[in-house]
Amino acid sequence: MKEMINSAVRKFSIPYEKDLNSSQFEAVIHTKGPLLVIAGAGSGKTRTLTYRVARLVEEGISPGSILLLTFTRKAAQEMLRRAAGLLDNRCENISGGTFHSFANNILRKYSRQIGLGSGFNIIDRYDSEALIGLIRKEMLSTSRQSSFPRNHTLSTIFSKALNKVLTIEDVICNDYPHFADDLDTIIAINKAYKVRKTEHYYLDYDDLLVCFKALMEEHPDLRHRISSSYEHIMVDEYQDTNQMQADILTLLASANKNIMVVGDDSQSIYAFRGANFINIMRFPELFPGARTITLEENYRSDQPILDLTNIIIERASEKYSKTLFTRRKGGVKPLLVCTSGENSQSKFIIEKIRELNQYGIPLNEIAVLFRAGYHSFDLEIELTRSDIPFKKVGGFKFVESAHIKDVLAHLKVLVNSKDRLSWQRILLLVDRIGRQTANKIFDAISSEKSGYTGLLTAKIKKQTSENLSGLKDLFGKIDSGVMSVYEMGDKVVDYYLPLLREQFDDHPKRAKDLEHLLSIMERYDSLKEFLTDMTLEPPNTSIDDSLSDNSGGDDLLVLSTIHSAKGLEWHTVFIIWALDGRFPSSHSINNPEELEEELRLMYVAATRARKSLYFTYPKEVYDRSTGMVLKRPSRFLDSINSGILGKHSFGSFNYFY
DNA sequence: CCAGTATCCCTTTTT
DNA sequence: GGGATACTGG
Repeated sequence: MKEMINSAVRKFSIPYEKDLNSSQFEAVIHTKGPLLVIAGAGSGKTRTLTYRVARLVEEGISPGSILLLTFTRKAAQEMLRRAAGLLDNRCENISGGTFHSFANNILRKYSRQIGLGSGFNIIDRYDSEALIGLIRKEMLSTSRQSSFPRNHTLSTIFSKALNKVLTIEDVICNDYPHFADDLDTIIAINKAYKVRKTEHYYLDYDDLLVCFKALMEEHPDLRHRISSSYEHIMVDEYQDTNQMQADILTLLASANKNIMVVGDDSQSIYAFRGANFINIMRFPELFPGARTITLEENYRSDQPILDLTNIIIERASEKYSKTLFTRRKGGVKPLLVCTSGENSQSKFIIEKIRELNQYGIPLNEIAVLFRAGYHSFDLEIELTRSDIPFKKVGGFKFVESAHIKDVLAHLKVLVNSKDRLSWQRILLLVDRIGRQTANKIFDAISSEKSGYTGLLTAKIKKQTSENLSGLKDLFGKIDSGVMSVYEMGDKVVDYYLPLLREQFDDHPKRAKDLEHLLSIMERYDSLKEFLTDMTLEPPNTSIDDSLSDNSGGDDLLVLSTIHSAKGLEWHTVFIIWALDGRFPSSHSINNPEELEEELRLMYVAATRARKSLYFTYPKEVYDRSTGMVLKRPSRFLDSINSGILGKHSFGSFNYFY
């Protein structure tokens, strides 16, 4: 009661109205009922969210009852850090994370009520594919194996069906009509996959969402308890949520209806994993009475950059149209540069970076963006040669490399001694053990109540058994004491290093990665938590920046996939491989929807730049997969007149050697 | 039954 | 240019 009177007359400590423009301010003070914010690129979306968090806390809302769902944990942390700086550290206590990590937390909390028993283990895409592979092999005759969709494809189909809340039949008809004949078998494999997961207490990424939704749908009491414990819900990057996530949000907001979603339909770039920007269009239907606010003033880029990006996105047939503008005047025209080859593309970047450096632009204010991880290989070599330090974000991940997965497998069985996929991986590393023997040993292990005694009792050849002695020693050592997460990791790495040297030519580099892994482990008290994080929130750089900051400072050039660059900005941005067939990728050019996603991706990339923007493409490249010679610049840029987009060339164009 | 060799496939983006 | 699968020899 006292609280209510207070809030009516409270003077806020933050000058919201002064710090924000009128649309942002409106979004911040609209704290009752559903709210949709359409936030153009660089329109101060993060600022708005940050101020809104502070505002809610100032209004007296308990931080724990504010839920902030973001795309990455890093984004959530950053926002809370900024809000704390704005107000005070109460803001640090706000609940938040990704949909998946939030689902994980809730499911752990209520695992017993929903029949998940003592717990579950999260499997990543690779484990999931491996499990599907086992089933696929069992169910298909050898002759049928080759014509049947691969593990990876099956996994994609299953995942799409779940995330879009469709049947497998729907997905096959829409996206994979050429597999229509195999439909029955595919469905059977999917069934078996589900059974297998349940048997092993495995949850894959999708299951986290599915189970979370089921929990709330099937247990009204829990739904009520959960949804009423979050008075306010905020969702960032709403354009990249899928149907499943939208359903979950509806359930989560069922008690209070104080839900704010922020997004930009023009920046929807995750349709390939089921995201549907229609969610953003439907929000007002889903939440009647929703207020819609559009943020159109851009605070990031100079006008010449916006002139170009507005033209790029104009071609999209999206529905919420908006035109970004800035009050800033001046600036330089973006440039499209044709280079004589891939290597001269890299050379051009390096020359420009040196130039920018001389003008006083630090390396960390420059980014090179690309469509796919491998597009930067040549550049990485040249940068190393030129002594330009960089960090790469996106593309192949640290935890996805074979040696890291090997070590993690040894740790996973410590938490779940019946983890079949991990055992398979561990055992196959041992000399003279193949699939059959591995299965035999696993059967022995899984028939034991607990622990690894199966390693000793399995009936296998004497020689093979001797090869296992190192592994037995390892688990003997680890099992015996009360060890820290780090110590366990250390023992595993000790055991693994000889195998690493045998297996990989580049073992010194990989050994360094293992060191790095150990240093991450140092931060954890619980092995289970460590493993969950490695699956749900893995470090996505090859060199963890939060740790290696001490060495050489953090003035590093950024190389990043466009997907990983979302939400970030730099003084100067280079977009390489702006070559038709690479960007847009030749995979997408026959599908209007996919092509449009590529267009949005180009838009996202270009809107990262504040002051200068370069697109580069090699003049002529032979594309193996299509057998075509790629020589046109990206169709998204091709026809733009040179008053908006300047044209240059770089390198020597010798046609005769 | 394992391990080494041949062959075919595909080749984006990520929780 | 690599990874997964299929085949063959030991």
